[in-house]
Amino acid sequence: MSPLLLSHTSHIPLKPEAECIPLLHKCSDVEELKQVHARMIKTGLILDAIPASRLLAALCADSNAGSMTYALMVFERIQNPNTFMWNTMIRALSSGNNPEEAILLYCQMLYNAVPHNSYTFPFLLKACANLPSATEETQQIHCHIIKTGYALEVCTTNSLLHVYAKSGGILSASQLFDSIPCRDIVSWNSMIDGYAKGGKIEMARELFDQMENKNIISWTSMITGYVENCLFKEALELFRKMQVMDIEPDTIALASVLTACAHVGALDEGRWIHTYIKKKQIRLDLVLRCVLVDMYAKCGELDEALAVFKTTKEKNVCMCTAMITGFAVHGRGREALDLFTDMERTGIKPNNITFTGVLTACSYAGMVEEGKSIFERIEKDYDMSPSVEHYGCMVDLLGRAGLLKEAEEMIRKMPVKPNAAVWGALLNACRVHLNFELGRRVGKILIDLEPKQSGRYVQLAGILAAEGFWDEAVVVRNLMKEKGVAKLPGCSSISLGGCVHEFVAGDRSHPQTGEIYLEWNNILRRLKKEGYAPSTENLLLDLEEEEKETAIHCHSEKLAIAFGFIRTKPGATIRIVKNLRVCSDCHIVTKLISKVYSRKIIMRDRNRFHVFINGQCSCRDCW
DNA sequence: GCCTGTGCAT
Repeated sequence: MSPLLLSHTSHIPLKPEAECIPLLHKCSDVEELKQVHARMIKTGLILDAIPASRLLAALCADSNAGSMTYALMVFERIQNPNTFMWNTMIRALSSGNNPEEAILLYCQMLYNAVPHNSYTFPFLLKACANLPSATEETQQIHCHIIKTGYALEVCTTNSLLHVYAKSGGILSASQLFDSIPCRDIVSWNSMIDGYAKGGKIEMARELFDQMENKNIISWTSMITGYVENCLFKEALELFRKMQVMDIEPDTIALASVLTACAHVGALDEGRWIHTYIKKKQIRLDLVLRCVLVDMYAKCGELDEALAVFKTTKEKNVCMCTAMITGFAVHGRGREALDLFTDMERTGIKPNNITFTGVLTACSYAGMVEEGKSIFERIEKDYDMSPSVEHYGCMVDLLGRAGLLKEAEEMIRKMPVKPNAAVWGALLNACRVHLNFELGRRVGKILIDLEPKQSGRYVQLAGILAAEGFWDEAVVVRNLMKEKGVAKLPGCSSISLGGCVHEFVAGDRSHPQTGEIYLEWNNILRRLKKEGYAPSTENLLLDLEEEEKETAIHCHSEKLAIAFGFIRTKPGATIRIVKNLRVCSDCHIVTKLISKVYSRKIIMRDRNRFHVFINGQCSCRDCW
């Protein structure tokens, strides 16, 4: 018997209620609650509605903690449970692992003709919100709400609005929104969130701008909406506006903004937020720590990511995964694997994303055997089936290592249909290992699969050109034009003094453009003296008529580096973020610059980091 | 008679 109860069983209580109710609050697990339950049966207290409700509520406190079965059993044995008790059960089931059970229980409640009260629908609708698809159920409940007259209650209507907005029924949501007589700030916020999550970001902004009284949730919903729609700059802009208006961000708002920083590589801004958190003594909860780790890692500051990670006592999957992914994109495979082992030892169960991180780490670090072994363990030790992403990682891992046959075999044996990412990994391997035959085949598959993706045409044309099949390369390029696919411009940014400067190839829009080109020519002269000869591997693509000025010596990363040279002191680290992969010529040039000028250059491309020091790159020339 | 609705992570 639990020590908690021992002291209470040795004497006969005078008032069972005075004894049991405070005890319920002291119980720390189901076993103790069961003992109090036993006591309540013995004393007859279980027949009182209030103590019985309290017991149910205690058992339901954490619906995922495993006491729900017992709670349901207790509930079933209560004769004529009141509305409060039904509500308690519905609420717990709604946020449990099987929300549909809440709906079933509600049906029983109807069958037993138990009256609703104003809490019933908000609890019940939470179940719909937590179900991936409960459109019909939601509509039926909507009818009940109207019939029972609860449509006039703002909490109930807002719950309904939230479900429609969250599950993609944005039209129903907006109709409902327009019809609510008692709309309040929650209605507006749910609507903004619904529009944003449904990809209608302009509609969200329109509502947001119309709102007279915004609260922190309105601002956060809008910022998060921008992040989810990959409009990171807009997210940061809105955050700045928030500050101008003296609106204090809370933990959730900051987490959202930090995510935006991570995506664009805005280290200064991210660091500023970290300082702000410390200054304002905002509690660093696990989510905030997790996004800080992610932000620092994605902004190239792996040591700072590690510092936040190490000072976190209670870690969870997300936290560990963020760190593992951080190690991965920095090419530090060994440390990623060690952390994974640590996770297993401490009983933190990895998930899909964790495995993607670990496999990526193995791939980028060339750890083929380790990667294979982890991949096998997904099924064997974790009873999970590898996802398309995991297969993509494996194809990348094998392909990078030059095992093209094995990579192709992997795709052939996949139980799930390979997607563009999987084929893309193989195509990249063909580029790295100069396998033109396979490259040509895979390139065509990819173009069929994703005819709107410019990168695929560019990559295939690049491979063909590198082998000297110029005519074929031009055909591919023309095909892209015929299909009206615009080439996604390569864009590099450098963040200096809290301001992000962006460059595209051949860019002349920067106010200091004259100086930038002058500086670049100086650098180029110096590099040529050191024996640099431009690599023409990717040149073809950029020498077509209208793109003449985008010849490789004007690639965006070079302009960004030149600008970095103008604006930083000699020897200072330069950080560049690029939206595409680095081209091989830029990679050679940057290595040389790092040596000739003794500069550390940290370049984040769309997949990973390249840290250039003294003529070497952390990617070991394989990316 | 105790319990309602909206925003954040890998």
